[in-house]
Amino acid sequence: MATGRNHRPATRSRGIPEATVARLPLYLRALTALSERSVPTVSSEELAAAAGVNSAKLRKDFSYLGSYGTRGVGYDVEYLVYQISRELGLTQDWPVVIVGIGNLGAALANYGGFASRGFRVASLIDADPAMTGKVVAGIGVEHTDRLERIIEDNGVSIGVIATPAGAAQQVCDRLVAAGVTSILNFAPTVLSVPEGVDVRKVDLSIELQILAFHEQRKSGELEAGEAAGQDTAAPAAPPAVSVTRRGAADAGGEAGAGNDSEAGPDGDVPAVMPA
Amino acid sequence: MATGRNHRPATRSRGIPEATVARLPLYLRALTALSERSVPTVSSEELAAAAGVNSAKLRKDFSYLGSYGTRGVGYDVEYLVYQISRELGLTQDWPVVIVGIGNLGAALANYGGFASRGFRVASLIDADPAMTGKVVAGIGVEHTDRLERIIEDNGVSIGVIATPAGAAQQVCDRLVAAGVTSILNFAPTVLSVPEGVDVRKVDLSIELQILAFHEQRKSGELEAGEAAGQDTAAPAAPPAVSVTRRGAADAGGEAGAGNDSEAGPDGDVPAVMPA
DNA sequence: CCCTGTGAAACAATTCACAGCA
DNA sequence: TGCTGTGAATTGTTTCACAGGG
Repeated sequence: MATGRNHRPATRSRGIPEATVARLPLYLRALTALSERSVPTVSSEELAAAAGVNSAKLRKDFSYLGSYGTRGVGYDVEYLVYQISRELGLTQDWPVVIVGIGNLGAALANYGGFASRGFRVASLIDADPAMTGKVVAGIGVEHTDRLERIIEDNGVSIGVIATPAGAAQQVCDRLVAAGVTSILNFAPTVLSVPEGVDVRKVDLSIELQILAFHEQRKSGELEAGEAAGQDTAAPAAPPAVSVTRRGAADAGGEAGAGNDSEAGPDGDVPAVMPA
Repeated sequence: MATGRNHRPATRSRGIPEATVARLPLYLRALTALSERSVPTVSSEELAAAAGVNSAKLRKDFSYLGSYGTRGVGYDVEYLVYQISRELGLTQDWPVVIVGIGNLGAALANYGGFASRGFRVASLIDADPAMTGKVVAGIGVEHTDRLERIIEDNGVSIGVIATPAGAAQQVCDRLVAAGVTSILNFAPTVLSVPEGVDVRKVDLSIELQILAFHEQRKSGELEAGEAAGQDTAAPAAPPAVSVTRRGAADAGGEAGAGNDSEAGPDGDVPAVMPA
């Protein structure tokens, strides 16, 4: 999606798969908990269980970082915490700005996980003059007019967009122009950014829709099988909308790990059917 | 999630890849926007651009649903909206409960995307007696004591957890026991659920950490390292494989799961060395 | 022609299974 | 002996490229 093709051939042992990167924070959280309980070492099996993945995957993931374990023993908790933190770039301070201090923006500002681990909310920005000056999560909200100044003065490279969908692209453009190169977007819209800028999206409604998809299958297990062979035409699909909800029932289902998130509906739509 | 073995019978045409399912909401959003502008048909190229994916992927995705397009023309917007909605199970009503009405829970309750598209907030639940009776997003908050009753009375099968990490598993257990089979978890913790229950996680801090990882590389490339084309450190990981990074880049997205739990800033990790 | 639908190729992630070191 | 680290096999996803209908 966003980012195009940065990164040159370089790469050495630095070929960490994206899927692995996405799991490192998980391992880190589990390790942090162990660290707090002063557990000195942990096996791939134990750590995997705590992180909710299987051990083979965890070992493979760690193998991309290097050989940080000890055969026959396991991994040194403190050491791993440090290595993963470093790999994720959490040993340095990342000032972030949150734009759009509505319900969600305020929730984000108050979110403990944001403050911990290297991220520091440098500023809260909102376009509503009525918000300016209000204090949220101990930080005074500033007006959008000062966005560029704030980004530059604080050396912010990560921005969080929690505005309504309609304002997101515009805010995004300003953030990028001011120097932000990584954006976490909560607005239900697709942002277009220049090459070199990373965008990650989190969309609440998409996750629900994915759940609904699986949920629907669980209940609708009585469905008749389609005819064998590939049925080509399925033009006039009868709107079978009267599925009755029931509880229980199990149908193998296990959510995979997370997935892409994004988008979100705005208005509502009529389920019209064309001829 | 100890035992993973999930796998559906892989019915005839019902073998929609998970990656495709995760994109359907995206297409739906784009289509909805087109529908509102009364655009009658759209080509895979246009729709793909609007959804932020490439056209080949979109066509492949749609091919799993059936042949809903017209060669030489494109797709009928209204028809596709209907088909995707149906596939996602959005043509039926999904009552959901949100547990944990703090900042985030309130934000979710107010989130428009929730209400639209088949999801209806049946109830807001919080453990704090002080919250009981308060009205959030037009809905009165109810006490946790009534959780089971609410689930059953409303036939709720989807629950959203927005409680602190410490309460999440307990809430999850009660939801499941009461009949909920799909959970959207915002708490930074790994939930364990019985087979047949789907869990999707959204973790704000994980996304930031992934961004930090990429961000770190961007700056690192310009400054150090690149000069010699080599990277630093790399403990003892023998390269072995010289990954030749081609153009691509960007992270697809894959979200992880909960993360971060603690509050106390454990200060910066000390570089403890094992060995 | 234009644009969909789809086999086949390329690529990525996961899982298996076991060699080998502490 | 126990557990890591990793090739190899497997499974899943994306991209290519083109056949074929409108």
